[in-house]
Amino acid sequence: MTSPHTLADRQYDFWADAAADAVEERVEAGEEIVIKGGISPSGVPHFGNMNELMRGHFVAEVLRERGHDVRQVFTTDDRDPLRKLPRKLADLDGNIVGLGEVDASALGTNLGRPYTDIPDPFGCCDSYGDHFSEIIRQSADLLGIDLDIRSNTDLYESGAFEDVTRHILAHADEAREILGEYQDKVDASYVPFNPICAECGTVTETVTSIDAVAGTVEYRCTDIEAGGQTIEGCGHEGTATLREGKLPWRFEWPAQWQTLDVDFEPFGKDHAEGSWPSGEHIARSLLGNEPPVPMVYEWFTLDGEAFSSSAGNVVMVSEVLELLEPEVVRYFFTKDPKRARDFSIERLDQLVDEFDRFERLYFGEEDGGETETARAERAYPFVTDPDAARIRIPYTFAAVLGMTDDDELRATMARRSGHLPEDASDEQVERALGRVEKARAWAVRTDNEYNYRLAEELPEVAFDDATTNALADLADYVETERPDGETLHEEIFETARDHGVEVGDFFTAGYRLFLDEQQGPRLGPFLAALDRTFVTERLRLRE
RNA sequence: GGGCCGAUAGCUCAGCCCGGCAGAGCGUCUGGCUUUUAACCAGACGGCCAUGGGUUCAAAUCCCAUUCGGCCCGCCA
Repeated sequence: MTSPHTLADRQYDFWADAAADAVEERVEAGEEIVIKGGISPSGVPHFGNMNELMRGHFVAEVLRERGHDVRQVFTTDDRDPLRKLPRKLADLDGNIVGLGEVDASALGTNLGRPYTDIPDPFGCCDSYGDHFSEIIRQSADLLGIDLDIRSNTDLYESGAFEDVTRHILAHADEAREILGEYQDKVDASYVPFNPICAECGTVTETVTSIDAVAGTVEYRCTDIEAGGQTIEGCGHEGTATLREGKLPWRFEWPAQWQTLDVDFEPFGKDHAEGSWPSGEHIARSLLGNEPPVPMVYEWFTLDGEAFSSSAGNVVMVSEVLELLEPEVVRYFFTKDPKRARDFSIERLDQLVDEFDRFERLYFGEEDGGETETARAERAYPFVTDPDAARIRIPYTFAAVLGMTDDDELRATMARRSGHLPEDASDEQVERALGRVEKARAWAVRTDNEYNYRLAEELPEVAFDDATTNALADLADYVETERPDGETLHEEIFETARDHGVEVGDFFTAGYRLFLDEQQGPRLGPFLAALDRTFVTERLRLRE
């Protein structure tokens, strides 16, 4: 069999080049290349699911750069039956809501039915499946991925899967034999087709006879096991066409490859030792079709815990993009797919710093090792359009700027701190400050040490006389001298010493006064950037 | 039980294909900038490369075994 693990074993600056090489070996010159991914819209599509899009996306982009015509297809496996109620759902605006906030009982009565046959619990889309497929589409848009999204249900209903389904059923014995090599429980009664009961709508499992020529099966709606519980069948006996049911996953996947002419498909490690080997075998032996170039990716964890739609440990792309610029998110996916990674919300600053360095390496603004420089030079253009004029404010400092909502004040503080050149254009400034809202959202979400605000009102303070007098002197100095940040910073030290106040205590007094915190940004430049009257009034402890 | 993938500095990760001085960033510490403050500069500390064997002049790298973590071996996807 073709090992889906081998791609990253060869040395490339960017893993997508290895995958692209393998795809080029497979395809005829000039033919359109199809790259696919797919997930079941069973619940909240989370950040970890984005592997299924992003990995294929980078391979597609590399192949396009090499002059190929590439289409990225994404199947929403929406004919799969609902097996278990997820603990959390999400509306189209990116809000995650608990199961209790929607009509859970209306969902519970639909266990066993295809996602596209279940009403949307939010009432905004045609079905449960369409709802979550829509969120996948939104996520792709947010990440700048051009996707041709195909509904599995549509592929069945339109007849697109009919030929391959008929072929599989006409060779049911062979299908059974192949699958039996991979699964123990395949017995003589196994039929690789699950009709949808015409009476209760459940995806059933008991087929009593096949007429491949006519394209129908006879079935009896029996109980099915799902999610550790039993979904009762209604006992109905009927006839279903090949458009009124679905193939079991292990056949459905190769059926998608054949029908959609798939050349490359990335998939999670759960498929690597299960459905990939059987799918490859089915494609070659049963369908006479060359399976796509495979690539396994490792799963991400979220702050150290497994992503889980059903358990509700999720973060959606839309949420992540409130915290990070899209290029940073895309950068995250340029890393080696083989390695399990933690997506740490707590330490997003680290990821952004890493991205900023990656970017500087590309522009030759920083010296790095041979390997990392080569990777940056190769991969960066696939992350974002290179713009040598961009200015990046360090993420944690951007979080500091989030203490105020005043854009002018933010820009002033950034200039005084040296993070914005004086001659930066308005557009450069605006783009640089775009990071502030993200970093601020991060500080608030994690409630870390950057989560502080400019104290609009005078905080409750009690200073000794020396400190009070020193603050008053400082106010006079600011009023009469109008110092710049550095000068003021020096004066703070001078003033503290003149009044016999410990320098550290005096700084703490300043942070208490303006931020209601024990510490904060460099005080001189910070105060110099604020409104002068506001500063002097506050230093004089006036309300 | 059988199979697959992973493990490198406190943290995040390169390096492994094709053996040749143990690396980067961040953090920490020290010093400097007239100055403890989420600024800057310089430097230092930090490693049984999961463990044990083997091959080799030489092993993080190749081979074998083991440990730990994840996954697969469902008429689930």
